[in-house]
Amino acid sequence: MLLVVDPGSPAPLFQQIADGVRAEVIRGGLREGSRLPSAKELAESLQLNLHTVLKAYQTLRDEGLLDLRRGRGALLTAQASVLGEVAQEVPLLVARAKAAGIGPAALSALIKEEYAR
Amino acid sequence: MLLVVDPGSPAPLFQQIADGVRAEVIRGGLREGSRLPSAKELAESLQLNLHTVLKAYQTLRDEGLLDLRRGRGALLTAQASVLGEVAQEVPLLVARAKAAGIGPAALSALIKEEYAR
DNA sequence: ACCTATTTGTCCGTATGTATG
DNA sequence: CCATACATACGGACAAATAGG
Repeated sequence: MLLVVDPGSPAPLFQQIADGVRAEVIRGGLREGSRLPSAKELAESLQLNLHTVLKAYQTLRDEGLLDLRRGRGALLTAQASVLGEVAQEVPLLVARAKAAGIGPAALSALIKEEYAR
Repeated sequence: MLLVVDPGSPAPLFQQIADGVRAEVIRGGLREGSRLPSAKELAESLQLNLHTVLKAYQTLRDEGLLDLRRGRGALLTAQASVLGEVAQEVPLLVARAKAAGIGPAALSALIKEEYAR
């Protein structure tokens, strides 16, 4: 799996990892049941601390994309499989919003409201 | 605020803290805008590590109950205010479920399914 | 049934960064 | 400018669950 982090980026390292995994899921490189490298392995290959990778994994777990189990590792969930499908609809919506002069914050607010109701 | 943790309990310390705050919210002792003690303060008074308290606070933030801001502290959100109201409806539902022979796992599954759809 | 290695979970400690007041 | 307080990252240690021999 292609995963790189930029220590100079303003984005937190753990978030860069989570973003990378999410992107890979959307790209189709990771499906339900796919297994991520162990946190220790990934930490070593990225030259990061174990905890930083664990936090990234736990973030993805909180999003419902990862199933973490001691001794077993990190497996992508069924929800991860459909993330890609949902993601395909995003560009069209964003394009329309932009064309209508709706900014990212406003669109996010709309989405947030829709979730709330 | 009354908050105690039991190091001998199987429940993680950070979760005990989060549970305690949630209980205090439901009890009515904490409302929207209420300010929790700083993580450092609480950690010292409970004789725990700063990170343990921070993790508890971040858990509550993820639940939408807490608003964490650097330099400002931890403030209860509007959502915290309504948690108490929702919580009042729980005992009745649980009582009915128990009377009907429905176990906790089954009821949780029903709730989970309802959220999913 | 037992043991061992693996892997995540939690907790502690320390340091530094960054936004707030 | 300074103190406060959360955010991130690193490090180490031990526990608990899992898998495999």
